[in-house]
This record gives sequence, structure tokens and C-alpha cells, in this order.
Amino acid sequence: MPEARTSTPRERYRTQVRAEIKEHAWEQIATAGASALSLNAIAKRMGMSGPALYRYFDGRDELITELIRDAYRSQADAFRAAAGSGADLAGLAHALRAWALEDPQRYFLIHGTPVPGYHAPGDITEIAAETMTVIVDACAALASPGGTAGAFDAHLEDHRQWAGDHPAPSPVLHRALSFWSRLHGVLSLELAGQFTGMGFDPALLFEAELKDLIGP
Amino acid sequence: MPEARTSTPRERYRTQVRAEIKEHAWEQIATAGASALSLNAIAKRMGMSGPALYRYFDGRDELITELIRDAYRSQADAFRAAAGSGADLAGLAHALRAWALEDPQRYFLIHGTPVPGYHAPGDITEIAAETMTVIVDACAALASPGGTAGAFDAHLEDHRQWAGDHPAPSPVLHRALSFWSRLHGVLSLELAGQFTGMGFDPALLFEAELKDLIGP
DNA sequence: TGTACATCAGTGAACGCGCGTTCACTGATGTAC
DNA sequence: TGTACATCAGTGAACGCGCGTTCACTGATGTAC
Repeated sequence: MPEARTSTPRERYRTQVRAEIKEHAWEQIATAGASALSLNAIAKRMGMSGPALYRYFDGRDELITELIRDAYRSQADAFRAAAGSGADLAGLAHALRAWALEDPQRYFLIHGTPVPGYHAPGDITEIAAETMTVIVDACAALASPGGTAGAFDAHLEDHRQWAGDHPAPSPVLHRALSFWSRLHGVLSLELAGQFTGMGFDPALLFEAELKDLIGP
Repeated sequence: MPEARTSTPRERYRTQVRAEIKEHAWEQIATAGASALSLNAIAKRMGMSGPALYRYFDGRDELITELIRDAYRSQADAFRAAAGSGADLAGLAHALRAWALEDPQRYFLIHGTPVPGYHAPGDITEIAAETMTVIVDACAALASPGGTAGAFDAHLEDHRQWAGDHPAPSPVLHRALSFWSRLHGVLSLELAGQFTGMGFDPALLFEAELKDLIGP
């Protein structure tokens, strides 16, 4: 008898079913949006009765929170993986776009229309902050932006705690915020299909934004 | 007896009640998001029974579509008003931000997470296109961007129908798309409260993005 | 001006639906001796 | 290895709820003569 078994068969089964529930949840979100997510519908698709899911999640809210957590984790992993294999800012940007296109509704779940009144648990905020740190690091590795330091750079000098007291000078933090907000702008419009009727290739606009952002 | 009365008392009453219904709908959207919009809840708040609303709207879907239409119209009006009083690109940007801050959920209703499967009626798309034209016009009035014309400009040369065959050269169209996507990026993040925990002033980031966008 | 009729706003009851969630239960799986 | 017990996954019935929507109706407002 092994003394400290890390996982009993029952535990393994539990985590597997939990994962299966989440998968069906993502499917449902992709199909009808997050607001239409329903425990009963998931159960039905899995061939189970509704109440069975309560063995695995406290309720709908816990499931959604868990999905949000997973989405943030997945994004952070994508960034870390890119950065870990030596990607520069452009590499991070492409990793982000690839990750977003993988599942647009997952992107919107964490970066889209906020549900008024919802506040993410603290650990989720931490994961998001980690992601930001990867970006700041990549910005710091870049040649520091030339040009005149504007009013916002001075303002950021006094508001740098969000970057986890990163030692980078404030123009670097500025660039990180710009990076994120610009890519989010072009990406979220693409994912929302706002360019669909316009005819041009969104990938090229993304590339143009990226090029302009990284600079001369 | 006036021959062609443009509006009978009953018609006036009808349009007034319709407007009142919409107002309550916006309130509800601001409070709980668009997906939680409910005819019965609106009726209750107005002191009416649920079915009464069917005198004014065919159903929930028609009401939502109408709200979307109104949102687009309101945005177009804000842009036109700014352009009409001689605003340049920066003026348009500030008009956009002011309009968005007026009612963040209204902004998200038309620029936020799309509902999979929903397609706006044609007249709505037209209003959106009008808005884009105002932006392109303002971009055309600006000194044409220096620098090298990138791959995207060349691509746009072949995909300019979305701008209503605007005579502006493709770098101008490019700038219009950039304008919209950059401002949407920074604005949507601000409205979603993503900067709230970060401490800095989103208005200054918006200003910095705008300055960088309009150029040297 | 007064009466007869048509229009239309709004009601209340009712429909079926799907939701989240609880509860007492059955039956299978795993554990202890 | 076999038996007794505990654990736990899953079921089915039931709860109350709010939803969109329909329908036949009442009563007020406006119109025609």
C-alpha cells in the first residue's frame, strides 16, 4: 500500500468529469454566449440529470468563476510559453492573437462586456497581473522608445504599483499599456466580426498596428 | 378640421410610451446588462402588466433591435455634431469618449461581446457606415501621414468599398481604421473597468494614445 | 350638442418553458477487518 | 479472500421562479352622423 498516493481512482474520476463539464460549458458559451450558460443544458448534453452536476460544482456561479479562472490561466500560459521560448514583443502579440482566435468567446469572457456588479476573486486578479508582467518584461527588453516623454509618462511615474514595482522606467510601462490596449482594440473588433463586412484582411491590420506599435 | 395632421394625440401618446419603455430598458441594461433585459420587469417598473408592452413592441427581440438602432444613431449623431461644429480628429475622439462615458453599457451593446448568431438588420449597418464616413472625412482633412506605406495600405487599395468609395487615398483609410481600433481599445478597457485597480487615470492614457495616433 | 359606433390601451388569466437548486433515495465503488 | 460497512456518484421528484407570449375581456378615448 503506497503511503502517500497523490490521486485515488475516485479523485481521478472527479477531475475528469469536472473537466468534461467545463468542456461542454465552453461549447455552450461558444454557441450561445456566456449569459446563456445553463447547468441543466450541460447535464442533458452529458447524458446526466441536472442535479448530478452539484457533485462537481457548488452551482452555476462557481462554474462560471472557474471558467474565467481557466481562461486567464490559459492566456497567461500562452504568454509565458511564448516568452519562455524567447519571443519578443511581436512574438507575444502573435501568441495573443493565436490564443484569441482559438476561442473568441473565451477571449470575450475575460476581456469583453463586463457584467455589472460582478467582481472577480482575488486570485484571478493575480493571474491577470502576472500576464501584464510578461508584457512589461518584453517591453523592457526592447530598445527604449525615443521621442519626448509625455504627460502620461510623468503620471505613470506615480502609479506603477500595478506593474508589481517593476524596475522599468515609466515609458516602458506606458508602452506595455499601449501594447495591450492597441492589440485589444484591433483584436476585439476582429473577433466581434466588425470587420467582416468590410472586406479587408484583419490579420494585415493587426500586423500594421503591431509594426507601428513596436516602432521604427 | 386640419387636412394632414402629422400627429394625433393618440400617436403622440404612443411615441411617448414607447420612449418611456426604452428608457426603462436602458436603465435595466445599465444595471444588469443587456442579456438580463426583460419585458415583464420593464412593465412592472412602469406600473403596467407585462402584455401591455405588446401594444408598443412586437416582442423582446424587436425592443432590443430598436435599442441597438438607437445606440448607433446616438453615436452617429454625436460624431456628426462634433464634425458639424468643426471638430478635427482629436475633437471626434473626445466626442466619442464623452458619448461612451455617458452610458458604458450602451457602448458595449453595439461594440461589446457579440451574441453568436445575431445579425443586425441592414439599416443598422448603414448607420454604422455613416459613422465611419465621418471619421474618414476627418482623417482626410488631416495632413497625410508621412512614413513608408506598408503592406496594409496596398491591401486597402483593393478593399475600399466599406468606406463608400471615399476618394481618400488608402493611407487615409488606414488611419481611419487605426483611429477607430485604437480608441476602441483604450476606451473599452476603461469602460470595462480593467484599469480601475491599476491606479492611473484612464483619461491620460486615452490622451496619450490620441496624441500618438494623430502624429508628430 | 348628443348619440352610436369604432378604435385602441391596458388587464388578468393562462400557456409552456427552462432555469437553479433541495432533497430523499438507490446503487455502485472503495475500505477495513 | 470474504464479509460488513462507509463513501459517494447519480437519479427523479419537487420547489418556486421569472420568462415570453396568447387570448378574451373591459373601459376609456376618439370619430361620424
